[in-house]
Amino acid sequence: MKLYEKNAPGCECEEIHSDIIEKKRREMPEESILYDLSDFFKIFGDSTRMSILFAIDGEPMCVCDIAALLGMTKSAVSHQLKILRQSDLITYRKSGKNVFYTLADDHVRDIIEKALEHIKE
Amino acid sequence: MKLYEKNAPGCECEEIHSDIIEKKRREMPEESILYDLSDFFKIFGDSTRMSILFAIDGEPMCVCDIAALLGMTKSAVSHQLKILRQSDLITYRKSGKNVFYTLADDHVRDIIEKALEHIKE
DNA sequence: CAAACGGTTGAACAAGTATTCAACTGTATG
DNA sequence: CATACAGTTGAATACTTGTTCAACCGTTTG
Repeated sequence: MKLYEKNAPGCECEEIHSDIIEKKRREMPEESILYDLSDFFKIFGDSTRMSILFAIDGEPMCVCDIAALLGMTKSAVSHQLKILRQSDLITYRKSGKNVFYTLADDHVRDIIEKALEHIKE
Repeated sequence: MKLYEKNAPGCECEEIHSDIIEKKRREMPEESILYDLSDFFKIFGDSTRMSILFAIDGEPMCVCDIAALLGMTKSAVSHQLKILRQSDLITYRKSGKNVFYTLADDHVRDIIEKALEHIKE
């Protein structure tokens, strides 16, 4: 199904300012970019994942310690770590029985920093 | 319930590296900041809201036109606009029967721009 | 002033998602 | 080599959240 088309299915109302809509239709980004963007932000939109990101910033932490710090089960933490791994936001290093996680790069810090600026207004 | 405390409820495992945990305990931001941050990102974590943000960037649009552009009902769009309004990400101006929405400030653009950089890697 | 229309709202429903639980893998250790 | 422990995983559950539906408000216009 294509987005932005005239008389798109699901819309019950008529265009009021057709000139504006035509202009916007040309300016809108590709549909896939909108999905990629919102999927990316979705990762940060959970307080557990946000806590984990702050926890493993700087010095790496193993799963059990993260769980102890946040007061959660290892299982719950591990599930969220998997999501963060799949998004390439974190990396890990195995050491004996432990797995140490840390941030993948500075990009994550940058984005959270920008968000903090907005919140503190 | 306080986060980060020793032997927090819900955690079934012992601390392994107590020194690291203690250090992190001091460095972690306040609990409320973690919630504010994740709530903020949650707003961007939906493709409908992301589409709306792109649509009303630059030239303001009325609800009906947004609905026509995105192929959605006015109701669905209005519900999402309410969420964006409550987060102070957008502003509106009434004009007769129409309500024109647009971005509140450049902050939104900045954050989306940063995210786009990360995605395009 | 009544009908039409843009927009909002609350409740109901449907879809998505985080946590729990139990079972399992792999590494260390007695 | 058997036990203990760190970590992962899949299914079930509970919670959150986006869309639909119907009713409503306010402005315009015939």
